Amino acid sequence: MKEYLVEVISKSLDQFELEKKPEIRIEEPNQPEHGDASTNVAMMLAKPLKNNPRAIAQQIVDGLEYNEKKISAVEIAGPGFINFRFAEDYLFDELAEILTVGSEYGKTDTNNGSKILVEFVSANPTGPLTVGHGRNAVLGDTVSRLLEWTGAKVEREYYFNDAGRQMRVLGKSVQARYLELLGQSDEFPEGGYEGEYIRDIAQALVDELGEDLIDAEDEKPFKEKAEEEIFADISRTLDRMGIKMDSYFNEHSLYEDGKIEETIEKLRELDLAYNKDGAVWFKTTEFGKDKDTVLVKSTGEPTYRLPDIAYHANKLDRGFDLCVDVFGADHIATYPDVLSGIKSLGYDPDKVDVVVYQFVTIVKDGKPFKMSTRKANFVTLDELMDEVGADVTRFFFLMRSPNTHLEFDIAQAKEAGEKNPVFYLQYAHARISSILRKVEEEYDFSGEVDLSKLDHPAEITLIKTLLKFPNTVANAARLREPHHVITFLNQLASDFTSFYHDCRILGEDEKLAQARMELAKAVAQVLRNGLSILGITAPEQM
RNA sequence: GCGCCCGUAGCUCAACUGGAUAGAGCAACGCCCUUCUAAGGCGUAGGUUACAGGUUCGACUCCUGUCGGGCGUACCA
Repeated sequence: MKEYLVEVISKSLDQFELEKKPEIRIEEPNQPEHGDASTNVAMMLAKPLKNNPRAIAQQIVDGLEYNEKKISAVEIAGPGFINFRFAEDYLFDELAEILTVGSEYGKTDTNNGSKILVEFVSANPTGPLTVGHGRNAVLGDTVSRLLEWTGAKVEREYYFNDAGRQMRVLGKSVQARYLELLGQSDEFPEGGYEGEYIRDIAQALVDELGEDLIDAEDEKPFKEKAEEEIFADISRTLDRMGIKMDSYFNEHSLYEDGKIEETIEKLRELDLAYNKDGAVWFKTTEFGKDKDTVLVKSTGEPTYRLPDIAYHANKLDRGFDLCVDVFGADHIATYPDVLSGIKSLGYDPDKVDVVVYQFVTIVKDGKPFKMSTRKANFVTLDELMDEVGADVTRFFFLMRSPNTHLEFDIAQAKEAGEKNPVFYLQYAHARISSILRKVEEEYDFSGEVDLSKLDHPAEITLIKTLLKFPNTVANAARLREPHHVITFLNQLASDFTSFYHDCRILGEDEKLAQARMELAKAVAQVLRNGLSILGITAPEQM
């Protein structure tokens, strides 16, 4: 409909001699009195045409040629808005379309055929995923789903590094617990990982290998076991949340295939990297920073920026049209350097898109608390899901805009249980399912559906809301903000409930019942589609 | 000090990126279950959108400044 309106208005604008046509934007007014769609072009033209907006609006309206099966009325209002009202025939046609298209309804083709890599979670395997990782995981997965709904082929990737200092500390921690279990030693490394899961991993080693590792030279076998166990644990947790990674990318491979060296050599050739104080520096001052940045420490070990640049080059080499990175506000400072880096190397920085989300403040026992994996001071995602389930967990992370701070009150999430807003959506779906079951028993419909039987205000409102779904999804995908889908679904569920109270199906005459049943089916379908984008189940019964 | 994000109802947050009368959910109060699921509905109350200026037909949204919070600003990731 939007495209249609733009086309019609654009034609009418031909009557003016414009150097440049303004962008025609179609909006959905807040007030129903203002119609179903609205444009402000007349006001935009006031200045260039040196005329008052209402007069221009009148000229535009006079020049409009539109299909009355689609538009029933055009009005000029306020300072110069042009408001359109949709014809009922159009609404019914679109409603029928929802039922025809079914689970595909809401898909668009704005990213059709493009290959997109979404990198998220990317936590190093030092411990179980915590509630702190939850926002990243759920946001990344849902943005992936949204992109898929716009026609993209999405690959989900987990980037990690098992070669760093923290991983060695992890190995040593397991080693210490192992020796402790065998009564060999009760020393524990300073700054080691104190979590109970370390002991579990050590116990597994004892069960498998007995005392074979008592004389191990270093922490390597312990580190390897820990990595294996922890990754298995992480992927179980992700799986529980409905997240399936397509690939795991080990930072270490960038060293093995020489990409790190290659990157730094290229930057040197470009005169963007130089040696100083035993370290290798990246001339970030060339890109407007007030300081240069270290790429390789004087110890010979690269900082994370260098592999990050090499990694992004690698992604683009793999032929992705777009790489989306999901990370928390603490990484905000690094990505300009990465963009500068890949740009210098000849890649298009517009192909890298960063989704930054603000931190989750965990509130426990009424006050905020800081989590530390090392000190085993955390709430895991598994514990949270044990308490409230995967649906509520996903919903909690998605209901807010990514760039607002999210307060996650553990107690509230647990207590929320049945009162949680996610249940409102699921309940609406379950209720429709129940009604449909009853309708099937009571009626034996024959003949064609006559949707024009739907003329109650609650029915019309409901249809109009349904029709906003595709645009909502496209918008959410473009902005990488899943919460728009939730806002929409709340509206839909609310409009359905109004319909449910005002318009019965059972007991009405056959034609009306049939039409209403179709409407209810369409609502259930769109609820399912929306919930599936969010990765939340749509139960038939509750 | 500098950079990024944020400040909206008592609380947690929306507001289609500049549109018309700023909306939901909790919490509070008052009603509504012999009728398709009351995990629901209807109603009341709650706001100078942190503050002060500016831009324009029009500002929660953009600009400047102030105040407050978060995160960066490392040869940590």
